[in-house]
Amino acid sequence: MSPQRDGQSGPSVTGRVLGILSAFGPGAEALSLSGIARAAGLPLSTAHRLVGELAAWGALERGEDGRYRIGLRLWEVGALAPRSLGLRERAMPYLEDLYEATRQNVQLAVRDGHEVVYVERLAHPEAVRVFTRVGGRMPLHATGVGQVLLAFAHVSVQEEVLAGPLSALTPRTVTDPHALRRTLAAVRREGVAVCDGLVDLLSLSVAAPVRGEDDRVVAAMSVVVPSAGSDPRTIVPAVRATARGISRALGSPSARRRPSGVVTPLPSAAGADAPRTAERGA
Amino acid sequence: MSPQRDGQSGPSVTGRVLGILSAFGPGAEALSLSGIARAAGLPLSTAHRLVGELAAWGALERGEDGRYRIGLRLWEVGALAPRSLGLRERAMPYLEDLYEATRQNVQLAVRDGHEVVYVERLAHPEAVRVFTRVGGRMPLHATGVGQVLLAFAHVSVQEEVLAGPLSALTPRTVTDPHALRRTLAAVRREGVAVCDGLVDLLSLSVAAPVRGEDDRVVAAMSVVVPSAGSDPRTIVPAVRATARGISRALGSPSARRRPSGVVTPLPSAAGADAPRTAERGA
DNA sequence: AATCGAGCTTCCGGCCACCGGAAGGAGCGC
DNA sequence: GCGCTCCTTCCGGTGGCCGGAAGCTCGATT
Repeated sequence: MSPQRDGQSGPSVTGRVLGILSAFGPGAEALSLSGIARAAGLPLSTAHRLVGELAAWGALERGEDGRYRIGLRLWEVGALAPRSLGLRERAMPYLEDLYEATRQNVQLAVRDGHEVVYVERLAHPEAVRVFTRVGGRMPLHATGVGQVLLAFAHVSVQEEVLAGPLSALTPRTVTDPHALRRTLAAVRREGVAVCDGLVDLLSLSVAAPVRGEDDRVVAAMSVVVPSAGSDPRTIVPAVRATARGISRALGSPSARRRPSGVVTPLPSAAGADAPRTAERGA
Repeated sequence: MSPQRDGQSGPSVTGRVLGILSAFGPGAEALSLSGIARAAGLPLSTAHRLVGELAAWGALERGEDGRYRIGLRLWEVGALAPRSLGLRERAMPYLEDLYEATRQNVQLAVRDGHEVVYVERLAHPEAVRVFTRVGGRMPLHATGVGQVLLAFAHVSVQEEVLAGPLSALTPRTVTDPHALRRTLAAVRREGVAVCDGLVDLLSLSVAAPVRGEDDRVVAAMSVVVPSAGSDPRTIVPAVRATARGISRALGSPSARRRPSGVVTPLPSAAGADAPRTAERGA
């Protein structure tokens, strides 16, 4: 099924072109021609020709240092991905509010296979450092949003992940299948995942599911705060409310009616601009 | 409307693949196979083969309705574009603050050829409607950010734009080359562009340049507010400060010291019309 | 139910665009 | 100067691509 994440995408021209794009990645934003050829497993002259065409179109750009980077035109096309732009556009106002209230890290992510892909992230420069970045990937079982996405994913996906090896990022990462199964059940029951020290011992994340038109979970969002001195209980309601707000904006039937009375203004910013997070019925 | 979305990118396979990607665009986020073939000018069977390869890799995704959309994987690669992610990551906190303060539309854009491309946009649902969207394009002369980017672009770019036809989006769009030239000079002098009713008669935008490491203008940002009842003078300082903040975050030397008193000691207003743009030597 | 049409998928022989080795140039450090 | 890496251009052989045609799956129409 997986056609090798390598550059070895096949002998077809299309495969080679995609192999060239695959050569770029986090930590490899700029590559020399020979670097691309090496990474994609292509002869230099072949790479030269293909890269030239890509650059002429705008998929790649050549910097003053002679190295190639991903071009604006490709970014533009990529921005049309429904799971990025469509989702993002509608979720932003809500993420905004939560970010403003917490001044920490707020993230939005979707599932792709057995990994979670971060689609949006608002980070305060002085907030806890998190390792994720927009466009980045992480294993499902090891992050807050990942656990949420896994918990609400099709059973077959869950089984596949539970069967596979569960890597540990910290000593606290859940690596035992049975424990993970229980965790997932709890997430489904609570409608929220609270993860302390899974990715990084210093940070804690609270994640909740975001539902789409047909009420399926299409994304997950989370807030990451420092482990020390944070009480999850003050954050959970805010995350729940935000996730619900986004779900409603996306047309989720179950988020239609406002949760009668329980809207919970955010504890942290209780004062002046209490979040209109749960307002607005489109 | 569509200036020949091309498709005729050449007889090479790479060109055809890029032609397929070009078939997607604002207003065409989802296409059937035959729709793609039509838009890209390819025989159905050829399109079928290429699209199949793209989908297998994740550049395209096939929805339940059988139509194709841009895939998450392509978005991921696109997100590596330095003019998107690198810029965005550092600019966000500042844009955030401005958004929070104004509760209107805040935008970040870069120049590509003779157009402006919007890289980020924070929009309050109740703010003035703006026509732009993330990943969207507009002519340089007709928007606030565009005027800023044009004013600080290489002279040759300015001349090309001034020579070409200047389309009008509203009766107030500047279409006279001489008037535009004066406007650009003013923008350089003031370090900010105030545009009322250029794109849309109901909205007004205030834009300012963002500088990079070598002090060249690499982007522009703006706030869009309703024309009626807004006093630009209250907004200009905030926009200037935000743009300066972003410039500093990007390592701009001229934004190093905090604005101790006067704004910019830049010799930008040296020669009346002569931009001190050292843009791209090669 | 039969017919039609639009859209999708598969197949395969012919041909031409792609491949990539090789040669030549540009820049840099020793 | 010499060796090194990286980039660019050229060109003949051939293997991958092309695309017409046939078959398939829907859903609408008669």
